[in-house]
Amino acid sequence: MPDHDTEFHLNRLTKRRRVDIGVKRIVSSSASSTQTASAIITVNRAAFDAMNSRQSKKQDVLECQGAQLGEAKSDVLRKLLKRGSSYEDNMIPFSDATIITNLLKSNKAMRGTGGRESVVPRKAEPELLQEDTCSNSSLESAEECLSPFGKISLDHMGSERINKEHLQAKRARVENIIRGMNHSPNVMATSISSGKDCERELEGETNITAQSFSPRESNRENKRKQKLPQQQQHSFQQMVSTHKQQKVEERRQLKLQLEDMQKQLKQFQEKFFQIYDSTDSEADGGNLSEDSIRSDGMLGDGGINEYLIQNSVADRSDNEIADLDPRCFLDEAKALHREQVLLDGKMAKQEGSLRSKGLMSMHEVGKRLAETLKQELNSAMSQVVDTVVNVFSKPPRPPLQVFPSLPANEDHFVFNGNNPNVHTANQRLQCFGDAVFPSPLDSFVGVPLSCANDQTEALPLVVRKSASEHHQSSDPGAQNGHPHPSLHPSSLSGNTGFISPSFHHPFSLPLVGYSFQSTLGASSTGYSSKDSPGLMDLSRETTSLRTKMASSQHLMLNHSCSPVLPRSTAEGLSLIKSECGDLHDMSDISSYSGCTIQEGLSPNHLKKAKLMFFYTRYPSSSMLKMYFSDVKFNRCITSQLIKWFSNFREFFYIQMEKFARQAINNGVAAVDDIIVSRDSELYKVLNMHYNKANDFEVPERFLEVAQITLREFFSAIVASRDVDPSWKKAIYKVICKLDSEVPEIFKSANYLQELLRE
DNA sequence: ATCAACCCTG
DNA sequence: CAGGGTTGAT
Repeated sequence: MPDHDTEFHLNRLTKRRRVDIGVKRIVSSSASSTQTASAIITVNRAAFDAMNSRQSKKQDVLECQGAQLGEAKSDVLRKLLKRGSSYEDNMIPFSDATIITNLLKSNKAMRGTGGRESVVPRKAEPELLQEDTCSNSSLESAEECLSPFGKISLDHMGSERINKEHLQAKRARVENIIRGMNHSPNVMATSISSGKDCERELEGETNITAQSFSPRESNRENKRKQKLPQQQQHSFQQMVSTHKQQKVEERRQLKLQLEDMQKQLKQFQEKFFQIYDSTDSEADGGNLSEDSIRSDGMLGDGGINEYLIQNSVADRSDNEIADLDPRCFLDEAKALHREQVLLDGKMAKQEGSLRSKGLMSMHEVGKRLAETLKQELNSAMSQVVDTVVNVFSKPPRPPLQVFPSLPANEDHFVFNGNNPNVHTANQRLQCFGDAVFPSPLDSFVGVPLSCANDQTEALPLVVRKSASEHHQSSDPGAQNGHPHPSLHPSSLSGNTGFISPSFHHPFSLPLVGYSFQSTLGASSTGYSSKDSPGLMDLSRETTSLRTKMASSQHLMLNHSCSPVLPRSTAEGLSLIKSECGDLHDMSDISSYSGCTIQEGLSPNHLKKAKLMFFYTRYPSSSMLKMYFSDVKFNRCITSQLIKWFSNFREFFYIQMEKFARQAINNGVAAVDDIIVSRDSELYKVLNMHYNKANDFEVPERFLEVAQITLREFFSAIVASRDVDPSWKKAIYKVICKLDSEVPEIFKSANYLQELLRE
């Protein structure tokens, strides 16, 4: 509504023509603000629900206010007004003021209390009186109401302007009236207490509007009331500053409200746990029934309560866990787990007792409580773990110092088995999340991961090129912190499962890959905490991650095949590919889902692509799909294949340029002297690259293409066209037209098997 | 903004 | 061969 005011006054003179358009917009905005108000009150109400029943009266007050704000304003009051439709349409932008005005008038009429004129601001303009006359005479439309002005033959614009001014003045007056009513002892009593008042108010609908204003709102209105009657004399800046003040005040009030709610929630939680302790110890269950009463009330609005509980847990975790010493985190986690187990036991007990008493509704309540508790504990757990992760990612403290008393196995709990409830990051990485943990990898349980060195070497998921260049003293925490949340495989599977000794297994897999990779590729992990503040942003560079995961998968497979560690990443990868490439065709390995290479593209596919390059240098993606029909295509696969061919071309053209220059250096003068045959060195190089095993007869056409390309390069270099940085592009343009049909046999899924059998 | 291609690097 | 950066086309 302040927005409305501002906008209204800002645009009053300049936007007249858009009134019709603006109507809906303003209506919607006011509706949304009403929704916000009622939402706040609903939350507030839920908070009170969560408290004991003694506070139900407050709740009623709030409920009344919520209802008043949400519905009474818009619906009930409108019904009271009995306006004609055209009038309503005109009034919609100013519905609040207008409705209130009209309501107050009718209210006054019903009460028979006069003296409104005394409340009207002294600056009331003649229009006000005019308007009052109109309204009181129950005229059906604004047009009719304004007809007295129309007698002065106003055009449409003029009438609109008057209408606005008129409404403005009316609004100001109404707010003064409201203020006056708020100052009356009756309203004060209403605002500070009791359900009775509220009920009484509900009986008399006409009272609702005035009293539906909370003290906060009345404060706001008080501030405004003095300005609005004179607003036409105020400058725009005053308007803005007033608006800001209102906002600030509003914010402050909301903050206070929120704090209050948080306090209440904490109280509620304490009571909640107390209740469970007492129910556990008490045999007669008298307390239990009381609990159930509370619980019924509490769970009456289950969704909101759950939300609140989760929030409260988050708050508690933020406040408390942040202050804990890191070495306490594990204890905290254990305690939480014990708590949960205990509570589960209690739930079971309670269920039994409930059954014995035939209180099935309480049984259901218990179930819901159990669910809520589980949620709460899970979230608390995640908070603990997140904090642990954060702690580790900040100070360069060796893990073994953090948990000096713990055996290495338990470090795994911290680093690996941490959080069964981390979903957010996981969901973002669903693309390869389930591809990360293939089943047949039990052999990795025993790999030397558990030692601190490996953990220190573990790389974050996004291994940047610069990592090897920085050579900073590696921060052990940073790497440890990163992969965890994203790589958790089976989150939420169980409430107690995350303590089991096997939990570290799935988590360790990606770590293995990255630690290997870092060992192989870069001597230094080189990740400063600045590079990786807190929890990483895992959402980006998913393609890179996928590829990294693929690489680590290779490494892991290699590791499972043989314990020999390659000396470099490239060597390792190629070795693994040659050794274990066939594994990719096995069903269990190819169960990778998502976008990894393994999902569809095997080394054999690469081989096939290379052979296809003999026929086509620029395959279209549709062609690729046709010829790799055994691959489930997605964006990643397609781009991967395209990248393959791009790399093929790259090599091809590099060789061409090299041999062309070589020919020039060798004194070849004429283009016609350049001939590519199967004896040519160029051919051998190309064949070695694309047909390494020499198990495919290079088509003659490829020789022609190579020769043409070589000649193109030759003549270009001879003509010194290579001074142009993009001189190769012309050549590419020629070569791309030389693609020929790929034999149908390449479309066969197991073409290579057939080929190699021959 | 997105994609493909190129270019360069490792 | 993959990744990153750049460029040009859409």
